[in-house]
Amino acid sequence: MPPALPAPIDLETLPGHDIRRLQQIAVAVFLQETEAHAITPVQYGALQAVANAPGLDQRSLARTIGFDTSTIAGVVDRLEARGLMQRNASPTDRRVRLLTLTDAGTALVTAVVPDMLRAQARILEPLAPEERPEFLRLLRKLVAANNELSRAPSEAG
Amino acid sequence: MPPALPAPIDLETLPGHDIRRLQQIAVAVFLQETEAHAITPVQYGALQAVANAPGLDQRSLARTIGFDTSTIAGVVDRLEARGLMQRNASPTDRRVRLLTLTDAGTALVTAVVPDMLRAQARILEPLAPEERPEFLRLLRKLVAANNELSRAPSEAG
DNA sequence: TACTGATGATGTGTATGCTGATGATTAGTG
DNA sequence: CACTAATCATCAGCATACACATCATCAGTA
Repeated sequence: MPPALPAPIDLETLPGHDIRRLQQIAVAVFLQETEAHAITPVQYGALQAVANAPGLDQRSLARTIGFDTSTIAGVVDRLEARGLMQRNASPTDRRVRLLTLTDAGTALVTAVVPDMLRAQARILEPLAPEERPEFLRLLRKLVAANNELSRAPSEAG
Repeated sequence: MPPALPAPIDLETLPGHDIRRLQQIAVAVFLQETEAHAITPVQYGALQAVANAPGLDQRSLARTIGFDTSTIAGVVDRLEARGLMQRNASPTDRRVRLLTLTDAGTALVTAVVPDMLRAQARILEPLAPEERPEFLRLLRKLVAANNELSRAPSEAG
């Protein structure tokens, strides 16, 4: 006899499902608005973090933007191949590679920012203006409180 | 002369960044709570959707849970290799592959559900009880309104 | 100073995800 | 019925992501 059918569960009611869908949507909107620059959200994050703190090492970059050190290698590889970022050996610790933007990288970050901000606004647009700060407050509360649960917790959190 | 430094932007203030972090956290919590079953959120979603509607075709599955038909192939490949799901040719349309769960797949869904529900609760736990429905309401409003923006919009929306 | 443990970066393997292209098949049209 | 459109599934290519392992290097200690 086959096992009894499990109770049907509407996936739309599961927070995790909705969170995944919103992330998909946020990425799609970002890619649309920044299309001219051929950049991904993660690549923008890496560039902006290095622009904020030139000479950052890769481990600190990982903790700043919240992802794995394994993933960083590939991201920086691609940014370096496009001539946007540089890896330089640290003079004081030869294990460490310090990151800086090239002039092209700096110029690209400056150019992307308005498009990126438009993407952020578009994502929240369906909410009533007074709902937006409330949503962001709850979103940040969840991220801050659960920060340590993911493998790559964010430093600034 | 190098280009002027772009204005520093705190990534933590960007909705897209926080959404990505929450998605990372949600996946990590899901994997922790369902560890015994060695299943991913997407795999659970696919299994549950087929449990809800046996005989679903892959395109409909994609629209139900909101991801790309390209991605489906790999997900179903892995579930099929583990003996949890079956692909059968449709008798009425030879392009279509109809999906059903094996007995093992049905049993696994039944067993995972309590762990999955615990993961959902843990994700929202940092919010005050009265904040949780409000967060979910805003989250779902964003997903529903922006649904068509991603390549793989959800049917049930 | 040799040894041990910790640390930074990278490589391997697996699993999403999306774009664009392809092959098989079906449906719609003249 | 031949021709064209559309549809379903898949594949190739690229880019995240994470666990685990490895290598080089550094720090602390006996």
